[in-house]
Amino acid sequence: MEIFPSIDHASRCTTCAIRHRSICDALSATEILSLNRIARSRVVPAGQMILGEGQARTVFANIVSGVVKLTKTLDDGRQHIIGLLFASDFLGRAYRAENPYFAEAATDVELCVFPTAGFERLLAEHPGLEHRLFQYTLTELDACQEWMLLLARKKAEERVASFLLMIAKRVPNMECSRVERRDEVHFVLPLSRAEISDCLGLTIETVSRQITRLKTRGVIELVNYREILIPDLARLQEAAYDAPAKVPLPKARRSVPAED
Amino acid sequence: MEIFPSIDHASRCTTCAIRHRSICDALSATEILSLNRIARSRVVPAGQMILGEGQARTVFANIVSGVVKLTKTLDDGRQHIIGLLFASDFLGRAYRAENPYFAEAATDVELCVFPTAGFERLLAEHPGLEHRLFQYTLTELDACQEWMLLLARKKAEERVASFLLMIAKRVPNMECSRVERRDEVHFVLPLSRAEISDCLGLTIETVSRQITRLKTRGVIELVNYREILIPDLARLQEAAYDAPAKVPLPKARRSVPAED
DNA sequence: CGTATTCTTGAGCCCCGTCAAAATCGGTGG
DNA sequence: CCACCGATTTTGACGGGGCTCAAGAATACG
Repeated sequence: MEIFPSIDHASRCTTCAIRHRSICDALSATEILSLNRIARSRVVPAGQMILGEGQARTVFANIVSGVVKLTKTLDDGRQHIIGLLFASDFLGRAYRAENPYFAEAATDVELCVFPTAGFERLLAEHPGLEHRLFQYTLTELDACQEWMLLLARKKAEERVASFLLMIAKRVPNMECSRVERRDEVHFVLPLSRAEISDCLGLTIETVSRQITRLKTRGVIELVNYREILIPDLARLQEAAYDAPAKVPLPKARRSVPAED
Repeated sequence: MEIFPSIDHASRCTTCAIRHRSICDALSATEILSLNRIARSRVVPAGQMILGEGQARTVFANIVSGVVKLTKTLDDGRQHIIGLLFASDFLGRAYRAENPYFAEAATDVELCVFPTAGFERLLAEHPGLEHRLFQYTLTELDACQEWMLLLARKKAEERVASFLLMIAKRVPNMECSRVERRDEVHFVLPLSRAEISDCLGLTIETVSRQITRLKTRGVIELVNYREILIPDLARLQEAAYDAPAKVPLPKARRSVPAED
């Protein structure tokens, strides 16, 4: 694992694109300086492994740009993407002897890498940093539990719509997309169909069919395989069955078949 | 929400059954005393709601005994149990304005309850407590991500076996079960079939059929609907597809790159 | 322009969901 | 102790959503 020498301690953080969205946000000027001193920039090409499942932790990192996928695999090859990391997200499981997942660059990725020992020392010395990481972990847990509901109970079309919605919300922060009109979103998918199916617990073919279905119904438009235009976010949200949970329902515990 | 007056500050924690497994474990004698001062015991009968989804947080608590289920629900009634809490587990999402889930007693439950404001003050004053809670949250996240793989990729029988395995590992800490011989486990299910199906993303009928199947194959024995005997944990583990790599089957579609 | 990869589309099937009914359990009262 | 009743669980029959297998189109790449 090659580490590039850091070049400019003084300015790197001040010009950092994710400075105020990452875990660094909560740090004071002096804390930032400490962190900066051990940080190294690193660029990882799409498809390359960053961390191996079960291997000893080698590194922590902020995602500066690009998308990282975290996967878990069953022995027979069945696998699942348990999480996606976007710009400003944090990679690495503090306080664990080994990684519980496999981390791989889904697109070309820029990382701000912190060596294990140094980062954990900082964590111990600066309570503010640990607190921020705790906050971030809670957000991760929220997202994970939300996704469980999708995997357990949503239909294929709802899953695909939910996925596109999630991407639409997170990717526009990057340069490859922009909001062009209110409620109209345009972005480039960071994942292949195979990877999407591994996010959703479906097969490639089902994902493809559901995307076609959404296209046919006019909920989305495909510029090309990877590029998607969403004319009306509300309609996609509807297809995702993402409506906010209302008041506790009347004891209807068994699934009620969806109407319309 | 009725709060019982605390009776014996001095002795409660020293006689607490979960004293050394809960988040209290990491606390010093003086910290324990502070926590103890605001703690209240509370007993919740099976089926009663403890925390409402989306409602303002009212309370944090240690589970002293019993099982608590955490559920999320879609508007049309589809629901999922995103987590189970057993003795020594912690209930409540610190730093969040509202609860992201419903918490309900699955069995009769004994809680050690901490009022919101008091607990958060302690959290701020005693870094050790926050650190411990962070550790606990990381464990929760691990479990959640593991469960996602189950929901996304395991077959019905594997799911049910995995569930029984999980219960077998956690429930024996309670008085309602005991290890009788090496690899033989006997326990009482804390959940109904309906609740199990909501854990696994299946239907009641499928859960029932798979349990029957496991029984027919001799992997488990049913004393009655709720009471289960596992003659050989290894066989159940096998059925759960929880085992370490045997024969990596024909290169799956997207294989894990890079084994070093 | 040719080849490899990715994506789409089609046909058939199977696992699991749905609907329905029977069996078992737990509790209650005679 | 037993009869009865509601709730839970099991079992059966059947259908459909999504998986599998297999081409065929579109795209990327040299």
